[in-house]
Amino acid sequence: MNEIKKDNTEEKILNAAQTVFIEKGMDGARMQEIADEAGINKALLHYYFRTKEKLFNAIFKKVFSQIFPNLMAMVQSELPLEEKLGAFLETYIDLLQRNPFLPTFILKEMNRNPEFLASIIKNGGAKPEEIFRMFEKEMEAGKIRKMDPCDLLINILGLSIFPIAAKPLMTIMFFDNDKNAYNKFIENRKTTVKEFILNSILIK
Amino acid sequence: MNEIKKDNTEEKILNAAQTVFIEKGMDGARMQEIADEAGINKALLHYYFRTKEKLFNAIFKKVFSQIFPNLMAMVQSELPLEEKLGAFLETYIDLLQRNPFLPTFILKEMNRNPEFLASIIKNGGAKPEEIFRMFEKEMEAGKIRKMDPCDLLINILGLSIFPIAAKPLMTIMFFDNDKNAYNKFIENRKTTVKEFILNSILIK
DNA sequence: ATCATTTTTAACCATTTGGTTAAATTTTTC
DNA sequence: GAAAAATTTAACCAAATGGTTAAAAATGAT
Repeated sequence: MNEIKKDNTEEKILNAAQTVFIEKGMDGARMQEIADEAGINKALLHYYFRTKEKLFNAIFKKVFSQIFPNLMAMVQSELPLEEKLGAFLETYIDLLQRNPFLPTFILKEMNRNPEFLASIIKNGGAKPEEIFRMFEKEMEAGKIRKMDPCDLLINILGLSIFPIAAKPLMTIMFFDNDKNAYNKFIENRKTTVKEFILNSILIK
Repeated sequence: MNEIKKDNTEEKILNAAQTVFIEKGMDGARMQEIADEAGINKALLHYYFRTKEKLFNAIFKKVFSQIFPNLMAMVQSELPLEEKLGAFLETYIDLLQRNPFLPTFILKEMNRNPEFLASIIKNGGAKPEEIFRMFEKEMEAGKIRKMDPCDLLINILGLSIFPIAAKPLMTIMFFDNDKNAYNKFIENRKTTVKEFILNSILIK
């Protein structure tokens, strides 16, 4: 058996499926389009992944497992809070900017099938309690204001994710369809969001 | 001609279509489901709105025109900034909580057809410059920190919208599937988000 | 060279779905 | 009550789409 070739084709399929599914969603994606994107034909696509649903589930799982670990590694580092936040925003906003369809994809599909989402999360190593405890330590140390750590986490995520998800609206409304201006805006947010958050929570 | 009945049926269709489209999106929605939801049959549905696309466009336009004016009215009031922000968050988060599928719907569909979105915005009376000028006045008056007013607006929207869009994920990850706990969390955000923002921007 | 595996080709099937049609029925209007 | 409009019924159509199949061709391993 040719494992190199097999892996190669499977990988090509997974990459193509990821591209198409993330952009079009489960309902909007077409198996033919995925096959085209992978440079193969539909028969071979079904030969590797029997059904659209199986393929989609594989992608959904893959995407999630790519995102969470990096996020957790950052939290567990021993950097001071300011730098931890800066590093997180830097890499996370960067990731989103390179994958602008990712937020909407996840938001849409988590609504379509919350049970499947739940099963992935339980199995994936996402530990929100760890993040909460980290925040709480900083509060007890008098470094940041006391607040619901869940609020704080959601605020950080919302400030990072929303402007990427709203890209088309923003580009039209605020930047007169100038994509460069939009990209520069997002680029700047790596620092302005950090300042915005720290101004709010830091105790001086 | 029976205008009362006509209006009534048309309204029933529009409401049904809004419900189904917002929950399932353009791709996921089925004309039969919309007809069922409206309590009529498919033939009559096509009799009022010839195609799915026409119906969808009507809904998309309707939804947008329902959201923006309220938002603008709040901005133009003469309240001091703190109260203006409080009132906005109160009514806006409330609106979103009652329509939890709205954020994902808009985010998804703005990606599917940005041109149509653009045409709606141009015709609808959304004037972001007015909001920006309001922020800039407060900055010049030394009331709030100097920052990009576009950043500030996006921050406010992101903090309001994201936790609603991420409802299924949050309910599972942070509240162990307890929907009441999630709702209480959102309810609280009407004040915690206000504090979070004011702490960041207000000059004391 | 041979055998197994992978890939292509291309036709095909069943289902779903948006949309139509035409006749019958009900409701409104006058 | 008659004409007009609204609504239902039910069958139908065409296109798109997920999925299958079987045979041929290409590729790789030994």
